[in-house]
Amino acid sequence: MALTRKGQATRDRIVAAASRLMLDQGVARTTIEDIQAAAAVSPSQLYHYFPGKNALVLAVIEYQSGQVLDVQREGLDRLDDFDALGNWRDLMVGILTATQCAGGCPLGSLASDLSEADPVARVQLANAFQMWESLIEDGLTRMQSRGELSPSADTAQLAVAMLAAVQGGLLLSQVRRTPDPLIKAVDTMIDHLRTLAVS
Amino acid sequence: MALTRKGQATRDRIVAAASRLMLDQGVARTTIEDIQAAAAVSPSQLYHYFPGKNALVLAVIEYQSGQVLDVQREGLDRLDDFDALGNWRDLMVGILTATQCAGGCPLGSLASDLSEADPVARVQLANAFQMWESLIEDGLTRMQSRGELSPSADTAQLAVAMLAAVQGGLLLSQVRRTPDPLIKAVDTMIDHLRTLAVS
DNA sequence: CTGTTTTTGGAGTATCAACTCCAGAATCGG
DNA sequence: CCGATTCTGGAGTTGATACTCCAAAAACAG
Repeated sequence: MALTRKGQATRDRIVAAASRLMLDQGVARTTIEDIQAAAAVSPSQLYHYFPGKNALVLAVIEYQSGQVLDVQREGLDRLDDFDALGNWRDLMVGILTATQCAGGCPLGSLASDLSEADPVARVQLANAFQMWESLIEDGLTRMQSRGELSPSADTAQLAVAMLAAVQGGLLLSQVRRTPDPLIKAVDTMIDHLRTLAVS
Repeated sequence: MALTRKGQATRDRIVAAASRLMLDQGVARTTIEDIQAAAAVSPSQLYHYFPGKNALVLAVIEYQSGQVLDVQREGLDRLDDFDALGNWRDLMVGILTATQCAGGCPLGSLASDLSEADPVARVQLANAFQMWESLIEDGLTRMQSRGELSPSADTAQLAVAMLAAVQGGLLLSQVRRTPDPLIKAVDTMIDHLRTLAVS
């Protein structure tokens, strides 16, 4: 018996609360007490499920990676033409405006926060970004094999550049509190892909 | 008498030490005591120059903005053709590799760290990014008026997209510990500009 | 049911971090 | 030089924070 149903629910509640708090205050500013209050658990509960704050941080990364990748799969799984690309853009812009541009990208924020402070977290985040990048690259490759993109287009490079545009755009949007930078960054990348379209 | 020469030197030492520490540990993880040790000052000295940690953070933003913008001006002031653009790229890649891809962009890191935690800091960082963006846009406009770029190119949008590519590229490079993402992101934007060149 | 394991409540501790205070040393303007 | 101001050293205070402990309640397997 590893975790009873109730135990699993409590653990989930802790991770979800921690994720929300760490996303909009930063990891270091989020105290165990904050999390206890938000998840409505006692200290002993929290330490029953996690040996310490560090382990909780890793669980949060896993949770946020899942959330982000689920949304991205939704937008990228069937990507095979420019229309679908536009829908993916709209999906991200919609999420951003829904939150008034606060918080930025969950993975990007965690990455910036933890890359230097926690090497294990850094690697785990690198893996999540790698999966995200693969989703983009796979979509571009599908477009390419469908004849939407030139066979000479370097889909691997374009995927990295697109992911960078998204991350940079989200960061600037977070700082400026307007979706404008994300829109312009992604649209510019889409413009570039259009120059690589088979005419 | 506002600050004696010695006083100015001490203040500078504090800001420089705080900047270094906050860049590679994050603001919240950097304690006043860390800064005292790194700058070799006593608590009373630190609080003589700054009312509290918050004020010190603002001074750090100002300092890092100056550092970054100085470097960017060096690379962008005389930007007027594709060669100069390549040199700018090399300049940034050189700085990144010199630090083994650790730390990321000082402004980007601070922005991600402070955007939600400190509204005043957020605005100050937004201003710094605005200046950076203007440097890029001015360069692109110069290229345009020299006939290197098509008159129909939207230099304002391209400048935002380029800045986003740099920020996103630096973030990914920081997470992956290789300059590859920055290189690919910026090179892709330069490729795009070439498609807008007057042929 | 029943013995075993998991889950929970809540009080308690040790450490750390931000900040204060004040007296003495160095520096400055004239 | 000298009076006024700025600068410095270091001990001390207050509150927060991560984490511990243990006994009781709940859930589970057979």
